[in-house]
Amino acid sequence: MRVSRLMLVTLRDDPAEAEIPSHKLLLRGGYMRRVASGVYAYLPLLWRVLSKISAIVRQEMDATGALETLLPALQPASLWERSGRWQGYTAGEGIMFHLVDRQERSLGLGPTHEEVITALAADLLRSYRQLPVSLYQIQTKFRDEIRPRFGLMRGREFIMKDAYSFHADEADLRLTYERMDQAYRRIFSRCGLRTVAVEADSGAIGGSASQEFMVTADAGEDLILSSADGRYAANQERACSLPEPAVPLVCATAEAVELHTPGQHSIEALCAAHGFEPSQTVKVLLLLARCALGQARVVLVSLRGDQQLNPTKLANAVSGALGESAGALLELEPITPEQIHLEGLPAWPLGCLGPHLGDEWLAGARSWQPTVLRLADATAAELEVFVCGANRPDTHLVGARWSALGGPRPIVADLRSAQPGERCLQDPAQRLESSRGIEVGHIFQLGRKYSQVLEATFTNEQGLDEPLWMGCYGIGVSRLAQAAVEQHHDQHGICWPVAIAPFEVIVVVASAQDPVQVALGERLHDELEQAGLEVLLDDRSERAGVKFKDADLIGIPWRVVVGRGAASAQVELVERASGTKCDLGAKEVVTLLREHITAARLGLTATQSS
RNA sequence: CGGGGCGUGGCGCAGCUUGGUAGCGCGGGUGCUUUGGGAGCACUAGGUCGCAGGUUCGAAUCCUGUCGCCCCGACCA
Repeated sequence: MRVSRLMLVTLRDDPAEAEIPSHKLLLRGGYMRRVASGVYAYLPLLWRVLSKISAIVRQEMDATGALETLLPALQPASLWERSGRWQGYTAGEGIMFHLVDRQERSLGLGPTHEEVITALAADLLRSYRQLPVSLYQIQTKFRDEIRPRFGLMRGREFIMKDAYSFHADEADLRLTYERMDQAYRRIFSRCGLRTVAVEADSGAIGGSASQEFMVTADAGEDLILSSADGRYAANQERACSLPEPAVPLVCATAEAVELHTPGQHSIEALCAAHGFEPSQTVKVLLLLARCALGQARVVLVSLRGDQQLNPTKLANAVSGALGESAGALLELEPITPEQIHLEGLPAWPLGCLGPHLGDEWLAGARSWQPTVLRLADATAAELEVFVCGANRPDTHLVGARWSALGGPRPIVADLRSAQPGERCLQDPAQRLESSRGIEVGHIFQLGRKYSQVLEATFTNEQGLDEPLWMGCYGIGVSRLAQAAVEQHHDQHGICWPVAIAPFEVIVVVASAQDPVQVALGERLHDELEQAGLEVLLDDRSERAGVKFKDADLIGIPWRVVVGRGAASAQVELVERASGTKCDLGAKEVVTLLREHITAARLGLTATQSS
C-alpha cells in the first residue's frame, strides 16, 4: 500500500478535544475522527487495527469451541420487559438508546445481548444433550453513556465482542468460565497488552462471580487494589480488606450519656471538639432508594466513623434486602432536607442522626414507604460502645451500645470501601497497593438470572425441565485498541505491538526525486509483500523528515529507509519501539523482517500477572 | 443531570475587558530554491466569528435564549 493513496492526514498539533495521550495520538495519526460526542469514524488505518484484534479474538474464541454469530442491534422493548430491564435501561439514568417505530412499537439499540441470546436459547436449546454451547459475536454496541470520554475509551457507539455460554449445571458453567478466563489472557497477551485480572462487581449485568481484565495505565478510569505478590487484585468497588482495629472507647457508666454538640455535624468536627477518635463513632447516612416497582424507601446506613461508604456494595446490599418484588434499583441518593420537607415531614436532625432513628419519623410521609431499611457495615456493628447521634438537634450520645439503643436491628453487611495501605484479608502481612486500569474485558457467571425470567429451560437427564445455566464474556474491541496505544507510545507517537499494527513495515523513500531510491523502494515493497508481510511504501514527494515524523507518529513497528545507500543496495532498518537502527543490504532486510515479524505476529510476549 | 470551561478559514489559537467591518501559526494550491528528522521565499484560495433574537448609526466584541463540544462526579467493554 502506498502512503500517497492512503488518505492519510496527520496533525501537527494536539486536537483541542483530546485529553489523554492515546486519544491525542489516534486523532493526530489520522486513525479516527469524531462524528458526535462518543461517536467516532474508524478510518482505514484504525480499521486494520480493529480487524487484527478481531481476528485474534476470533481465533481464541473459536479455540474454546464457541460459535460465531451475529445478533440484531435493534431489539424489541417487549423482550427487555420480560427480563425486567427495560425500565432500568431506559428510564432515569438508563443507557439504552430507544425509539418508537411507525407502528408505535418501542425498540432499543442493544447495549448488550443477554435478552436476545436467552430468548434464542429458549427457542433452540431443548435437551441436555445440546449442552454446553457457547456463542459469540463481534458487533457495534450502543450505550447512551452519561458522560462519553477519552475517545474510544467510553464511546456511545463502540465495537464489542460478547459471548454467552449455556450449561446444564453450575459446575459445567465454571469449566467454561475458566476456559474463557484462559482465552482472555491469551487474547490480551497476543495483542501485546499488560493486563491484570481483578475481582469485580457484576453491575447491571448481574450474576455471581465476575472478573475484569484491566490494562494497566495511568489514564485508566478504574482503581485497582492489589497485594504486592499479585495473588489478590480487585476493583476498588469490590475490594475487601482488613480494617484497622477501632480505638476502644472507655466509659465510666454503663448508660449512654448525652453530649451537647452544637454545629458539630461532621465526624471531624465532633472528634476535634471532644477528643474522640473517628473509629469510636458510628456515623449514619440517609439515602432514598427508588425502584422500578413500588414506593421509594428510606435507607439508613451505619458506618464506623473512620470508614468510607462503598456505593457499589451498598447498592448491592439494598437490592438484596428489597428483594425481587421491588424490581430493579433505579436510584440511590442521599436524602436532602428539601425532600423531607416535600414529604410533609418535620425537619430531621441531620448531622445528629443515630442508628436508632425510628420509623415514627416517617409517619405521614406522602410517597415514601413508612419503614426505614436499616443497614450497618460490619465495622460499625462490631463496636460494643461508641459515640453516635442522639436523633435530637445538637446532641450526641457517648457510650451508646447496640443493645441499649433499642429499635430494629440493622442488616449487617460489608459496605465499606477498602483503601490503599490497608491489610489484605488473605494475608494480613501484606498491604493493598493501588494502581489504575482500563477495563478491556469482563467475564461473568450469570447463573440462572436470565434463563429463569425468560423461561429458557432444557430437559435434563431425568426428563425434568430446568432453567439453563449461563455465563457471559465481553471484550471492548475498540477500547482495547486505544488502551494498546495508551500502553505503547512515546513522545514521538504510537508504538504498535506487531500483532495489531495496521502495517508491519513502512518503506520510506528518503528522496522521491532520486530514481535509484524510488526503484529500490518499489522493489523492496514488492519483495516484502511477496514475503507475506504487510507493507506501506511512503512514496510521497515530501522531505525525508516529514516522512520520518509521520512514520513515528502512526507507529509502524519496522521502518526501512531507502536513502543514500540505495545505489549500493544498502538500506537502514529501524525498530520503532526501541529506536535501534542498523544498516544492511536490501536482500538481508527481507529475510530478517520475515523472521522477526512472523515470530512477533503470534504475540504471547507480553507479561501478565494474576 | 449538577459544577467548570470552550465554540473565530481544514487544525491549533489571538482579537472580546474599552463595539468601528477579522488576524497569526500550521495545513491546501502554484512557482522557484532546498532535500536523512515536520525546509525557505513569493504568489494564492479559503471565514455570514456555532445558531436565533435583542441593544446600537454600527456587534466576533454588549444582553437574552438556544445548540454543540470538552473537563470534574453517578455509569461501563
